[in-house]
Amino acid sequence: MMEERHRGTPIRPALELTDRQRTVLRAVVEDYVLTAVPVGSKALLGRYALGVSPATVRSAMAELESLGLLSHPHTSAGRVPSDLGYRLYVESLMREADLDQSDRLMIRHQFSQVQLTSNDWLRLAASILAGSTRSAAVVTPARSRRARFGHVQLVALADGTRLLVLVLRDGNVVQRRLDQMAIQRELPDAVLDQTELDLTAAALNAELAGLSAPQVRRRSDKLPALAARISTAVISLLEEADSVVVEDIFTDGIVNVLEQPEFAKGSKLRPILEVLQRSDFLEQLVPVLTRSGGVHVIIGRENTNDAMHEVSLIFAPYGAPDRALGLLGVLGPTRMRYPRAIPTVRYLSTLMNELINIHYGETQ
Amino acid sequence: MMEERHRGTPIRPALELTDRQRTVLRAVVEDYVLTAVPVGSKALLGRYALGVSPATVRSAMAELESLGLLSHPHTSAGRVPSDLGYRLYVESLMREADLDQSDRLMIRHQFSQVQLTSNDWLRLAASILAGSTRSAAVVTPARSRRARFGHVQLVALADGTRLLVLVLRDGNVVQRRLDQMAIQRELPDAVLDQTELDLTAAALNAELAGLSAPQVRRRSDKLPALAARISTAVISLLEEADSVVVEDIFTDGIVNVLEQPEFAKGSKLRPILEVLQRSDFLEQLVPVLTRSGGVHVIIGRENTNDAMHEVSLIFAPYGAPDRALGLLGVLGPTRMRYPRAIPTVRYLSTLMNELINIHYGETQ
DNA sequence: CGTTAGCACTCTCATTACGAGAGTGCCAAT
DNA sequence: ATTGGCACTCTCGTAATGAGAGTGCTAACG
Repeated sequence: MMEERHRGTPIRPALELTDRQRTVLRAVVEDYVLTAVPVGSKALLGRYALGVSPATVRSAMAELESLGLLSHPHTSAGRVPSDLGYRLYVESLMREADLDQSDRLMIRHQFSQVQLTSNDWLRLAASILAGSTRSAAVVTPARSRRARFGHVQLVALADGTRLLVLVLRDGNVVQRRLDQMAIQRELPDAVLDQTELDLTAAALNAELAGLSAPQVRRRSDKLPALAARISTAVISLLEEADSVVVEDIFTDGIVNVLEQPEFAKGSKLRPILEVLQRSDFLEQLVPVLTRSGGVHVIIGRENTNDAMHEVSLIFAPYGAPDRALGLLGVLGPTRMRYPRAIPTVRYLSTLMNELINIHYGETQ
Repeated sequence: MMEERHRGTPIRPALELTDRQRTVLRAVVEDYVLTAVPVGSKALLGRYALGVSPATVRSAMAELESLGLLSHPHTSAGRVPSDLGYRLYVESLMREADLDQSDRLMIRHQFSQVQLTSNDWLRLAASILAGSTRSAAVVTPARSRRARFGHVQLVALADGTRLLVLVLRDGNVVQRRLDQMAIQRELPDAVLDQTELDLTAAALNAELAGLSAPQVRRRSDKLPALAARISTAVISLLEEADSVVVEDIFTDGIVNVLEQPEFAKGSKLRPILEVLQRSDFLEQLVPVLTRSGGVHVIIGRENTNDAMHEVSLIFAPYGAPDRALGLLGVLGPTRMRYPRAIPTVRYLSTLMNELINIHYGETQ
């Protein structure tokens, strides 16, 4: 069961390790994660009293290395876990516990503390993730894969402009000012007072409920002239919502990554920072959105993105597959505290789930 | 005139420099900005044919150093401009030109290119600033110093929830779902259908136009029960808008700073990154919002914030003082290309001004 | 047969030494 | 006032050196 929980790329060879090999691998990973120093046989025994001699550990290490689970920075330096070693560790060696009750309470408390808008939730989630895991955190807003028309309202403002408020079916609200001059030009007869606006909104609501951008486009010729004109704005808003797969991402704790010795010199950090700002790297995670969910771990070179060959991602979706879905998770060096990060990400994803359900109600 | 344009902290002593000193200082600044290497007398002559001998340059440099305009990293290394040296350069030595016509066109083109929402403008502005100056760019949304009630609309959505849409007088739109359960609890008689919502909205609009959060709070007891209840949501939205002085900031090009040799090792970058994410550093610029405007330059230790003692800020406000105001600018090492950055920031601020006026109209 | 002790070997890393290079400051000459 | 000359200083890169840590292998051991 625990072995099945964290699958990323399915590169898991059917490795049969002896108990000793497993123990040594676990010790090496945990020691290296802690110290960031390649770990040698003697140093290992100093910290882990395994009840065997250094020579025995050495031979176990040599075996693990030939299996591709450990590697040598150079001859005669300690061992370092390979990506595969980390994967094995994550999948079957790690002693993973759920988050402490106290941690959970503290996190929940922070969310309850403030009267928050949904953007603030995301910011807070990122901040908590970053702080709790000492890694960089990324949170994307919950969005439908495909934006659908929910409900529209046209409002004549006091200052004379006209506002289109579109509530998407996933509950997000977007709005845009109408370009009155253009409308007047194209439809000289249009009145655009609140009465006509209400009529137009009613027509749009009756015709477009539940439709996606292309569907609205097809339907729009059947609408009355003004409604048809305004539907172009609706289409543009829907398309915008579609295009924004992972646009507004909230990051926090980049500094934490900077602190890690492997990224101490800026040039190492550079590509990551670049990728993090452009957010392309989340694309490889989009399949997660469609699948069942749960925590996903991507380690080092398992990343499709070249810039991320030295970092691990731990991500989970939140929301509901048929409704709005978002992504949250952390990014850090492959030498990451997986047993801490994974439960944290998992807990935050269930928490955000709850929040979203309370906030948006259970409606479909 | 040009001397008057960029004032930050008014630390300008009445320095009378000879022509030669001015020429040498300018050459040192420009060479150092270009090469990042402390510049010596001989090296300077190699690049700037000043028509004098190295010894003469040396004595001029020694004079400039005793005036506090240059400094020595150590005995027998080249000279480096001090913060004061940069300031003098910026205020009276720099040959500043407006941005090239071609640059201006290119920037304008990018803005006209896309159908943009206002957030996208900010993102684009940050990206252009960062790219054009090779520094980190920061852009904040235009906000009123004090949020004022403009116009409210209450909408009953198809899914049964009730939405409060508040248009601020500065033209920004915010919205929030109403907590129906709480309302029903407090006001069991309330009906909350669209008719009643419209009435309530009308009452609110009549009573609250132009008011700030505390004013609304004082006025709310005079409102009908439901309107009064809903005015608490209005207050909370207004207060939120007030509190968010510089919350949603858009940054871009942090990577550019990373590339500068002075920040090559991450530890140098760390405090800056930290400060940049928390955006406190903009607070020292808030006075700019009240004053007349124009480009402001803050160099090195002129920064109130300790973390920024090695960086310069070049910022300008945009918008109109009586309406929404935003900040935009760049952040880089004190060794910055001021003659490039300043016109770029200036141009972008006027451009954003235009955009905001077109977008929000000329209404008050 | 698995485990262990011993040992020769390798590779890194910090320290030290040293010379080249660049730059300064000063002084005397122009 | 400017300049050429010169002694002096400081950094930086390179090379040499030795300590330390770790490995792999082999032979002995229970």
